[in-house]
Amino acid sequence: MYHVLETRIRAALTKHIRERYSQDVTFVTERPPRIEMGEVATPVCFELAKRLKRAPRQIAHEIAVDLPAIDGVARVEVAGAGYVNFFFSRAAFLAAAVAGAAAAPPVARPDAPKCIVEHTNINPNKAAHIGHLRNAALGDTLVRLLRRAGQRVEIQNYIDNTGVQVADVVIGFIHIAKKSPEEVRALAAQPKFDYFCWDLYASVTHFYEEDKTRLALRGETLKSIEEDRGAPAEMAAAVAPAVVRCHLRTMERLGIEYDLLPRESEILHLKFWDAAFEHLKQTNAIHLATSGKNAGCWVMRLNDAADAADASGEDDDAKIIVRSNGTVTYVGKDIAYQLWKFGLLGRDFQYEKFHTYANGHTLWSTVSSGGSASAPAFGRASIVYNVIDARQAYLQNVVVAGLRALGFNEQADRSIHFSYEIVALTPRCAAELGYTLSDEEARKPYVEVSGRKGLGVKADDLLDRLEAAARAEVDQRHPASPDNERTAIAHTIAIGALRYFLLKFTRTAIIAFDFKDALSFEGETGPYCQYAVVRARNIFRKLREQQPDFDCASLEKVNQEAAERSLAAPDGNTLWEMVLHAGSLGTQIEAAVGAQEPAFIAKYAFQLAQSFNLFYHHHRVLTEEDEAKKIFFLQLSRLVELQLVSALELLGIESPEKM
RNA sequence: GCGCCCGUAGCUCAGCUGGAUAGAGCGUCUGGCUACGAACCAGAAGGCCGGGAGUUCGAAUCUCUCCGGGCGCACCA
Repeated sequence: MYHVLETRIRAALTKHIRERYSQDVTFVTERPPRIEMGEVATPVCFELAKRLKRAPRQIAHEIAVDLPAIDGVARVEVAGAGYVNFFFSRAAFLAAAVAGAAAAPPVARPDAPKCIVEHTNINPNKAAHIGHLRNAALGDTLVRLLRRAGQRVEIQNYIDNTGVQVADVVIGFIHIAKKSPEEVRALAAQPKFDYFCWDLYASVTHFYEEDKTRLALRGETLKSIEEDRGAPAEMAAAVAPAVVRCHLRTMERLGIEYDLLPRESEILHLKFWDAAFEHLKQTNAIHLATSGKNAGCWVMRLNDAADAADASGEDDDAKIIVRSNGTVTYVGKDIAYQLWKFGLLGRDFQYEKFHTYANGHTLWSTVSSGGSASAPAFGRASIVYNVIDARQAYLQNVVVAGLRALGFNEQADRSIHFSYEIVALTPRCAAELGYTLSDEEARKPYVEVSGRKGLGVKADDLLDRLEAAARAEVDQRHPASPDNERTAIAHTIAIGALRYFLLKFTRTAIIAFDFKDALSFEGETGPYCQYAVVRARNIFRKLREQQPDFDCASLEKVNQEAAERSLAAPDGNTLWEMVLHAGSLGTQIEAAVGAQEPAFIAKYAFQLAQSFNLFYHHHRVLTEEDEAKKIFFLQLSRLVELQLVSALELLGIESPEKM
């Protein structure tokens, strides 16, 4: 609602300034620092003052007087040295906000342009850890935001089932655990197989450290996995899908689902790279280096080619795409894959069903042959978001440069690296996990999570601890509730705490993980927000006990006179701030999508919850004797409840009925 | 060496398309429960917004520079 009025004001002001002063100015509108100063303000007169060589306050005064009436705006005032402040019609705003909250959110048309969001992307050789959780929570929230903004979204979780990480754990099975393919298959059927692999993977690191010559095993193993032959390939085929299923279960606990698992093995078998290689050669996007350190490699220039072209083999800024032995690098494959996402490769996967979620939603996987005829049309997106941590920025830039070199500038512009900083451990947390820090590590502010070293907080362990902690709280508060109900509430709270914790930081902040903060249910946390919803819902539950025929739909019509009276300044300012905030979710979503920053929504939810808690503390709704006022309070409670539930939903956080 | 990110209260972080008196949570201290449940609320203490210069009517926000920290720049993925 807020952005509707803001837009209206900007349009009216632009028109007025053009007609009255013959000036075309671009200006900002902002929230004044205090509510008594109105809801929208603009410093545009400072700019006009310069151009017209007149005092800003004088111009502001003229505008305040002469500006034609704007629907929804009660009055316009001059403030400070020349600000123009707009005051909303409070009751009208409330009425619009209540109507807006009750309306269903927009749904994307089936023919709308499609976005692909790729996230999670965990190597299928070990259990998921907190770093992966940040990726998945951000990716999933981005999906929810885009969908709310009316976009059609396809969710992909890329599976590198043929890479060195899988090869390493296969080496662990053969040379450390001494298992046969049959034994590995049996183990893979066990529920905590990802945990088994976690430990095994860490011991493979020691295995290499003990004897560096053992690294030779990696090349052979990798080759047989890629070519799909022998015991290593058989084991990889058992390990990778089993670990993927573990990851899917973990993510399902968090309410995260996917549409497609594109797999590295199909990219290899269907020779995606060969198709991309032809494109790249034909367009001269890459060339064969004949001399210098890169002799024999196909390389791509990253800088503007002008000065590099004259060089006699000195391609310092070139990125190797094909090695001198003829094999393609990771970036090369990634260029091919990115082309496929946009439908530019000229090749496609086949697909088969991989999993069906509890809600009936199907997750598909790529296959190289014998795919299902009923598979949806994957890929061919108009925008691609790759949720990948900030350390891979350079490689993501190379991929985009590859698209550009091929002449796909539009697609390059629509290739978005949704970048975020890593989750690290505080030294205290690492110690708590039984890890002994080196002197160098002890001096640092945090320690990087490392699957290779087996250092990290496993996602399921953290979830278990959160659920146990939440369960203890629920047991204390609701000892009479049935066991399964308490478990369900504890789960909802645990997920709320975890997702909020991962999303409240902006993407550029490194999260220094600490159990104390992550396990907190107080202050700026998910449960705090959930609790505000529960409080609002308790009011309505109690009310229904008194009036069984009460229906929330009856609150959708606002009595504007009564509302205006209650919201009138100065007494109503605090209430009005809550209403204003509740009616600003649309603005927040716009900002969050524009900046690609889910943390904005987390902040919004917390502030709205805070504002409601304050209201709740100051006003007894059900015992209010003035009937009109009571209805007004109920309307406020309902409005906040709906908006808060809606905001939390964007964060993937459910709002329980009680807690 | 080049590139990117970060430096704001004791701690963890918001605020950065320039704007009015710099915010929140945690922690510390002091208060508030007969329940629309305190997973809450109120109050107090705590800041040369890393340093310096510049642009501007106006800078935490933009530019430059220096300092401090992190990451990236492989014929690894």
